[in-house]
Amino acid sequence: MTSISLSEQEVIRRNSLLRLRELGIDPYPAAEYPVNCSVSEIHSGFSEELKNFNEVCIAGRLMTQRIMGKASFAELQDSTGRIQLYITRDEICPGEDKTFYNEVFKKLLDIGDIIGVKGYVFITQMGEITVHVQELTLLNKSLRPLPVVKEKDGMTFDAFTDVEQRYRMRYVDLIVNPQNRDVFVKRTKIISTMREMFNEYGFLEVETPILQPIPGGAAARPFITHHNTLDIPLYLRIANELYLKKLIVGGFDGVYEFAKDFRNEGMDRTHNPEFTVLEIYVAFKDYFWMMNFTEKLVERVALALHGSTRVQIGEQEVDFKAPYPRVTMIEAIKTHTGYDISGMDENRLREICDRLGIETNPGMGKGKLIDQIFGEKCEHHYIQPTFIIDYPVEMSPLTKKHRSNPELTERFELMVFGKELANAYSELNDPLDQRERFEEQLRLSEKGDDEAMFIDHDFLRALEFGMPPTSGMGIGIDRLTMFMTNQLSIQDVLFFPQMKPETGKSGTISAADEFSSLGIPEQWSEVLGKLGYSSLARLKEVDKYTRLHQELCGYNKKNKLGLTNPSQDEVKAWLEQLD
RNA sequence: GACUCAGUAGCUCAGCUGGUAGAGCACAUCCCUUUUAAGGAUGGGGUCCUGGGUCCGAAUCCCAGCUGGGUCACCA
Repeated sequence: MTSISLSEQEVIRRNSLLRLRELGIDPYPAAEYPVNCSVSEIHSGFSEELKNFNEVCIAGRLMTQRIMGKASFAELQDSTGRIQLYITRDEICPGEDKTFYNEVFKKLLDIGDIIGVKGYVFITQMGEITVHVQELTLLNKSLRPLPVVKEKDGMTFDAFTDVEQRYRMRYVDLIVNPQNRDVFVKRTKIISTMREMFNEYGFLEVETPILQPIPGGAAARPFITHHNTLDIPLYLRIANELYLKKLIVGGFDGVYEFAKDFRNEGMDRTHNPEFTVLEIYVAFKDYFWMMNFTEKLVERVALALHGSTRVQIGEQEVDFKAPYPRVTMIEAIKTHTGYDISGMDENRLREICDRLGIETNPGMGKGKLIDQIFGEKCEHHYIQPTFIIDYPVEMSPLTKKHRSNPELTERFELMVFGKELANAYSELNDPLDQRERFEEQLRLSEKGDDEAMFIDHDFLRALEFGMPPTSGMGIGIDRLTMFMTNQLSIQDVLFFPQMKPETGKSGTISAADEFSSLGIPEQWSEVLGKLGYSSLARLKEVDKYTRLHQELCGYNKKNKLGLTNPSQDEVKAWLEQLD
């Protein structure tokens, strides 16, 4: 049964598994295990005087074993924490037969196995709260060795830190790096706090299509797929904005959705191809109302997570206490560049960009140029939460024009730590204006702007039926989580960040797979890999099958694999198949 | 996409002015038997990411590739 591609430790664990079965112990029992409390409940509730917790039943992963003679210590980790176990031979083996302690517990159990124990809680001479085990049940045999991380006085030893492995095997990361679990618990808390507030306001949580015939609502490259029955292309949504507004047209006063969006663009520390956005639309409100709402929301999230509005992000302390300053985009640019760009045309703006040393290209319109100046010269200054308001009309095709200046729109972005956290508008509900804006987008895209939006005719039709004045807002949940948990990489707030697929450890594995697909038995395919035949081509270079036969048998003998040697004819047949 | 750093035992890492592959933890065997990151002794375990080159000889030097990190660009 043993495969030579397994490490020594894996082989030992598989052998332990067989031995457990021999002893009549099911390593993967089906029955429910009746846990009656958690590790953290014991830690917080145990009192030596009360002698409570005298019949606990807990389950979790075995994380350390300190084996001595008749008595041993171990640590068990459940979802709430770790606790020490005290195990004595005669207590878990009351009769004559001490096999369960001497062999099963001491030898056949390993770090990483999932066990359940029953017993009572006491405090050891060293002062540690410990479960005195009276009964131990194996619930799952672990076949791969876990990295062993140790800790003492806040110092961590041999931590499992390789980021690639942590992301690819998040399960291992979560087991051995409990501090990383906390980020994900907080992420869920952020979402539930927001949902709680939306529901208090009476807004309706909804779901809208992820597969869309037109990827609208934002400007980004979509993922494309195909529906076989309808025989049409479908896109994974890049936003859900237009669908939510259609629901406002339909008569709902407030709708929101925590949505996964997908964008087929570059990946870096702050971008993952799929990401989560909260979008909310509220009828009869404007962007001023939405600013008040947003700052209350963000403040509430900070309080729910930290009990304080002050949050450490990198080197900075950010205070999420509402209200936040409101700065128009034109003011912001004036403050940080000295230029007042109000009323400037495209050429003047391009001139300013040149003077500021900002690169431009001819495809950039007025809006894009202003956006560029803001992004280069202003954005990074806004560490504390700040609303930047009144964006130029060219860069906001779904936003209502400003009530007192037709060059601008009623739009705000919430900047935190020099980055955009939220984006909101007084929604454009004039169907004719909306149609013109879409057509302007079309012209931009013809001019070479590949970010310009697609036109959604059904959305225009909906607006023609009439949408009440509405304000909408979107928050990047991944980014919010990064801020609230002080993580600098989006990969650290996603359980399973997108990675290039693993291609096997090396050519050997795939070569072995190729060999075995040709009918060479799996074990011998692996031996061939070990012998350096890393591809079919290499194997084809073998001129004498007798020599290959000898190599194989020699390897088997030398490494004590215990395989049955193939006959010379078999080896000859393998090679003949290659031709 | 460009530049840059890294890839060695299950994990963390050393070795890198080329000369037989190392440590700690983990694992195995034995001793000890109420310990606390680690009790003691002994031992097993490696395609040094892959492929090519230089060389008598490459983990080490050179080239190409793969994967990951960082910076920038693109992108909200």
